Amino acid sequence: MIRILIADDHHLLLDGLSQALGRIPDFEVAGAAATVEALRTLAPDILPDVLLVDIEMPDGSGLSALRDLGAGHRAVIMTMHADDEHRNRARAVGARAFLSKATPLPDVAATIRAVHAGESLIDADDPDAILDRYREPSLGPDADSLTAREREILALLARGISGTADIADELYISHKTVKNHLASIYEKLRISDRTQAAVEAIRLGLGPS
Amino acid sequence: MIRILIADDHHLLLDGLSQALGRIPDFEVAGAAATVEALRTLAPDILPDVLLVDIEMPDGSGLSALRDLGAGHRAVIMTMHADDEHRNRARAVGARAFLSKATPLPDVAATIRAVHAGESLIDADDPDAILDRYREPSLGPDADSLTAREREILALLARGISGTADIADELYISHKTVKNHLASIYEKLRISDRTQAAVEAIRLGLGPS
DNA sequence: GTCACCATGGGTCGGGCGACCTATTGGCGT
DNA sequence: ACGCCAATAGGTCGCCCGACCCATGGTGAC
Repeated sequence: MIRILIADDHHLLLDGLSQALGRIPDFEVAGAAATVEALRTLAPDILPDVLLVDIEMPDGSGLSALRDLGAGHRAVIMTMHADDEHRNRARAVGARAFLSKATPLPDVAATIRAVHAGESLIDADDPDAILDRYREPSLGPDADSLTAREREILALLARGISGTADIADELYISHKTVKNHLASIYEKLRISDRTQAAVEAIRLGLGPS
Repeated sequence: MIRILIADDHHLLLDGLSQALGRIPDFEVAGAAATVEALRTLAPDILPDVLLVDIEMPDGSGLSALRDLGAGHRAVIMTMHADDEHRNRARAVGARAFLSKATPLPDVAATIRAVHAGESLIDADDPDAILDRYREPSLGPDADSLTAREREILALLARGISGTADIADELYISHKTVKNHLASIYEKLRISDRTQAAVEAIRLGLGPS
């Protein structure tokens, strides 16, 4: 679970990005700041794993706040003005990555994972090559031991196909087999019934859409 | 269900906002355009109920696209430069509302609902008064008949509290009462067990966070 | 004041569900 | 060739769940 603090004065982006990143199973948005002031206050308090900060904010620059926070942070800078001037200033305050606001969401997620893992993308020769290594759909840590069939059943639960017979019909297998798969799902996710399984399935991103 | 088309060249905002609005039960993001070109192509195709468009895009102005699309659309303009100059130009192409990108998400949602209902906020005397009328937490149409207690139980289900006894303990009531509430939930939402109820609860926005 | 509705609590009954166990088949790695 | 594991299927058992009844008190509408 990567704990993130987002700072951006545009609420539209701040709120949207918070929800979008929060939906990704291995991310947790630990805080959101709309001002540099809030960033300075929140960061030492919640100690996020990765900072995602905008440069331009009405009450100052996100970069100055980063400098003051010291070298202990792992920060991703995002800005509308993705030029070398800004990039150099970001590098100077110890930022690990530098993104334009035109970057697609999956790339941002991969960047955050890379920075969390200790990579520095801001002066990398081939940033895309690094990003590709962190691009996994990344279900939660609990989910990696699930088999394909088990995920399939979880996906059905997340769609509201809850009866054993309904699941069996959907997959063209015996209802006994469905119950076997469910039992191993319960064990792996440390839960005890299909309602909790449906909740977990949705949380893990196995739901529709 | 309000069908929305979003246009913004900043993918970070486009992706984040799409997911955030899509999570709101009465909204459906029918399309997302990162260019004016895409906006022109998509709008006549998917015929959204409300357009949410940025002014500044690299291949032109969102306003000119709106003008070309004719008067049949209901559009909300969002921009970083929320000055009178831009507001007047937005009004001139028939936009119904004009928002800064610093607007918080709930206000954006309320604005979209207002515009969908036929309101025009761009030259309203007291826009906040109008917004307040569209600010309902707005659960889905199925959910409006649910009582407070029923929603409380749905919220517990969405958190994975699935056993009748667990729910009863949480609410300090008899397990019989829990089953009665569940029965009326099943009837109102036209479902038949608590797993489907948990899925619906999450879809309706009753989940955690 | 009456009526509708909600929250509360209770009872019965049948079927579905979860826990536990065994077993066969097929693929994959070494 | 051997072992491991996923996927398949079957069985039993006890309990929980959902369907269908009923009753009471409180609250708000008209």
